[in-house]
Amino acid sequence: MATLKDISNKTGFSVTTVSRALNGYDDVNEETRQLIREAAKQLNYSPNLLAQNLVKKNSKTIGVIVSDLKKESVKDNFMFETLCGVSDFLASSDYEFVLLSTTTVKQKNKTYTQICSERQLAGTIIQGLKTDDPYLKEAQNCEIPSVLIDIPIHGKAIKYVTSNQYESVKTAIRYLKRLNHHHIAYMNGTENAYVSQIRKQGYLEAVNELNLEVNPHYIVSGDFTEEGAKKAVLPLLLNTPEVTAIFCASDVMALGVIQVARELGIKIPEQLSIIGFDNILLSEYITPSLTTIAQFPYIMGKEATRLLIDLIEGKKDLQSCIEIQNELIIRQSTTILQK
Amino acid sequence: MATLKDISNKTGFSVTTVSRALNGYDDVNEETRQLIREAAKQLNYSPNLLAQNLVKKNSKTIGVIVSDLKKESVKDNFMFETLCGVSDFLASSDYEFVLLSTTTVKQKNKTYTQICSERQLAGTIIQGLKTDDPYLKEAQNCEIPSVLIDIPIHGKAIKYVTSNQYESVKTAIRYLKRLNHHHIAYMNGTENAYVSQIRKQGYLEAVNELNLEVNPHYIVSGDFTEEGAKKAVLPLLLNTPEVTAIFCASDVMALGVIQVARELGIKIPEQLSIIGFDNILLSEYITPSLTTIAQFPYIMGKEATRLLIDLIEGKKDLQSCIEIQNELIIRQSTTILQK
DNA sequence: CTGTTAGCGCCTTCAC
DNA sequence: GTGAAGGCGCTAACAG
Repeated sequence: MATLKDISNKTGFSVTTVSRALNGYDDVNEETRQLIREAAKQLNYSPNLLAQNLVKKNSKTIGVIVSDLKKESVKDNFMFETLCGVSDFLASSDYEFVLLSTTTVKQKNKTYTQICSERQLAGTIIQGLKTDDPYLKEAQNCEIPSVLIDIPIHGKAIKYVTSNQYESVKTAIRYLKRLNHHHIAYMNGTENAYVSQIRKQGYLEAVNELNLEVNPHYIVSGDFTEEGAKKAVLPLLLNTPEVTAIFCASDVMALGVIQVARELGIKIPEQLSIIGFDNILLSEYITPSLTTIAQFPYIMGKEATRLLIDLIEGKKDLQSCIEIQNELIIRQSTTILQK
Repeated sequence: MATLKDISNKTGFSVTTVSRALNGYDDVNEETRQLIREAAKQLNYSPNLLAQNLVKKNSKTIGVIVSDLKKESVKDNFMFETLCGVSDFLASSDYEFVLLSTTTVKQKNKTYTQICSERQLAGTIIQGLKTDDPYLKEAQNCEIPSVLIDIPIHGKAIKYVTSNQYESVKTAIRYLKRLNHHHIAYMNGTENAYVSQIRKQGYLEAVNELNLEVNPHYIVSGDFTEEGAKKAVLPLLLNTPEVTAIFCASDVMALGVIQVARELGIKIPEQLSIIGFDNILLSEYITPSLTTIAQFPYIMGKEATRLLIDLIEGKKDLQSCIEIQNELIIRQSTTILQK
């Protein structure tokens, strides 16, 4: 592949001049510039980013760090949609991104700082890490700009994007109360995920505020998986038959709940109302279609990227957090409770 | 971040020795090596990949080039699953990948070769490009190893992975014939996508072979979208009522067909049998559940990566193509035709 | 306006 | 065994 040197040889100008001409410095004769541009085109020249970044020490590459690029995450498109948002936003900039999945054994041996400095990353977007992931602490104490998704941490160069989950859950519970439900269970996701914690708080707060029954048995954990949900909901349905509504911290878990309820002959929504969280594609198509809280991961990805680039470019007075508004979507899995 | 020089300063050995010690050369005193390793750990050293690749001219980075990482591709998880396969396979190697989403706009500015040489890519995996995409021609005449997904081209350093689509479609049509269907329509995807072409051939061949009616009006194009399918199927259903089965080149289009049929009061599967292609997640959950040809993009991604790395590492006698076997999954959207 | 010099962090001869 | 020298492709001073 052609290098500056090749162009230099061809045109007779020095490598330096060629470099400056191509990079638009204005201390270059316009005629010279044209000559050089022409030669560059003929040689199909393209700068070697590695060399460029090596010397400039800043790489126009941002790392998207995700916890688990696994086949299993297919059902829940959250990550993919976020990625699309990132990609779309980046398309109109001169940045590019590398997708780094931290499950790889190799990367477990690497610290966050190492990952960043290896590639001279300009910044990172982090998504799906548990609140106790060591990478987070590192990122927090690190100079490298970073935007977290759904992880509320800020540090020197860290900001985050999330959605109004707390309020959304409260809204959903209020809605259930309106439908005459007074015994509302809550199925939580993985304990050490921030989203689980905040959603649970929303539930507790709402239940308290509305004077609904507070019962520790009403709170179970489905680990954000369909299987986990099935296991967790079975005893719930059997042991606390007064429960007439279940709020699930994810749609995928709601799918599991629906299945078990069906197996037990419980009618949805007549005998049991169910609300999910995420608005995954399936939620609209299953029978009964699922009432849920819609998130907008595409927008979150986009906004995270916008924020990150502002951070990288040193823009001042950036808000330390962006909150995207969720939306309660009412479908068939919830209904008014007949006394 | 720590560099070789830092370690050199700390230990007193020259940069050269440090480099060799860390890279496992055996002309280094074991004691020295230990000392250096120790120092490296203390300084949290990690090699600068940019510098490393710059000098070694090979980058252990493979580029995954996709056509358009768009929000719309969410329904059809093909790309995401492929990506998961790539990522999973790479996890056990020392390669990493960059996801490059090309748009026609971007292509104007950068040629394929440029993209590759900019980052010194060791190889590429290409997916979702149309058969007339200029990048393909370039890739074909290029020395850089590349594996295409569902694009049957081979060149000096190019191989591809696909599935037995042709045979799968024939099988599906034979299945419909078994169910007494004699007027089978075919809804194609985007014309200039290879998968459309080959699937259509399979259809034509099967229809011919089985002595079914060949009618140009039976072949419509839904452009691989739900909306496109709706538009295309309406006249089909209205004008050729003798059609009792439709084979769709994608599940997403089948969704559209089902909707329109429903709106016209056509009962599925009693009056109209429908087969899709892809086995997207939804196909199992909708009502009626969709008979379809399952593809295994995860495996395709994995195999493509395996092949690419073999190519990069110069393994000999590689097959020029890997074919993954699809699977006909029978669900509720097809049934035997009662005379 | 243009060229010379130096160096980014690393690796590979080639001496000693 | 170890170190010095040179260079990967590029850019940033500094001269002229």
